This record gives sequence, C-alpha cells and structure tokens, in this order.
Amino acid sequence: MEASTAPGTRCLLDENTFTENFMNQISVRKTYLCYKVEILDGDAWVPLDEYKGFVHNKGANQPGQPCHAELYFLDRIRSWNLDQELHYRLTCFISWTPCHTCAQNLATFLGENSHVSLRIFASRIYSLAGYEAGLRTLQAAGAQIAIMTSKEFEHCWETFVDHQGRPFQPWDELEVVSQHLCEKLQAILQTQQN
DNA sequence: ATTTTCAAT
Repeated sequence: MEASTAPGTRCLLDENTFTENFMNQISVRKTYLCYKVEILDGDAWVPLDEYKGFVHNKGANQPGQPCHAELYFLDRIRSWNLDQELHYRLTCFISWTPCHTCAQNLATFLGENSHVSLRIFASRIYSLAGYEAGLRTLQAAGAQIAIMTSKEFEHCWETFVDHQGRPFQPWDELEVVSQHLCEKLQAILQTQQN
C-alpha cells in the first residue's frame, strides 16, 4: 500500500487502484495525482522520465495530519530544484480537481516560479466550499485546467499503470460523464468575477 | 439532469 511511494519502488499504479480512483462516474473518498515533467528544448517539449510518478492524499483516517495530494505534489516539485534558467511543463492527472485551498497554494507556487507551467487534467470536479473561486484563481495564475477525456485516461493507463501489456478498457459512461464535466468546468472557468 | 466529494452520519 504505502510501499507504492517508497524510494526504490517502481512508480506505477496497479490496475485496480487506477480504475477505482479515476472512474469518473463514482465518488471516491481519496485522491490520486499522477504527474509528469517535460522540459522546453527549442520549441519542443522533451519528457523527463525521472520525474514521473504519482502521489495520493493522506486521509483523516490515517495517523498524523491529513494532507491533500496537491501538497505532496508541491513537496516533490520543490525537492527537484528545477533549474530556474530553463522552462518546464508539469502535467498532472488528478482524480479530483483541487479544493479551494490547494488551488490557492498551486496558484501561489506558479506566481513564484515563472519557469514552471502547469497543466491539470481532472477526472472529477471536487465541489465543496469555494471550489469555483479556487479553480478560477488557479486558472488566472496561468494553469490550464481541463477534464480528462478518454484520450487522457488512456494516456494515464499507458504511462502510470502497471498494465502488464493489457490495453485500457473504458468503463460504461466514461464519455458521457466526461463531456458533462467538461461543460460544467467551462461554465465555472468562463464566469467572470468571484 | 447530474452534489456530498482529499472519510466518518
């Protein structure tokens, strides 16, 4: 379980963990965040596979302070000490969109690190307590925020899952739910003020 | 058309 993020282990999710957490038509009380890093070389983005991996939140049912996945992600980014003279693009695939507080923290990070761009693809929209304003703040800080479509789910499967050679198998309603969430997110991000 | 969701009614 926790060994999945221990040093020295391969940074791949098992199939069930991926599917259980990223299925977009159900609600799950935990969050997984897969990330990858690319560096700008001329006009091309070159993958830095050594910075590929995933984190998940620590819930209130576990020892110690609860912590959202995004904060672990920020910890990892800071630990890399990315060269400020270069430009990086971080892409994360997260099972819930960031909450209000995490969105603010990510926005602050982007404001302080102009050599880093952030793209977020989310499976579901976390919609509690100020989430809309949080997402707008994050977008205003330069992040691209989008909903995962079958393209992103398949990419995640290929990139972050220990799939043993098996192809990604979309679940029922994946496209319908994704489309609906895309529209909902667009409505949130296009709203002015607040 | 879509709300209970980074757990604990």
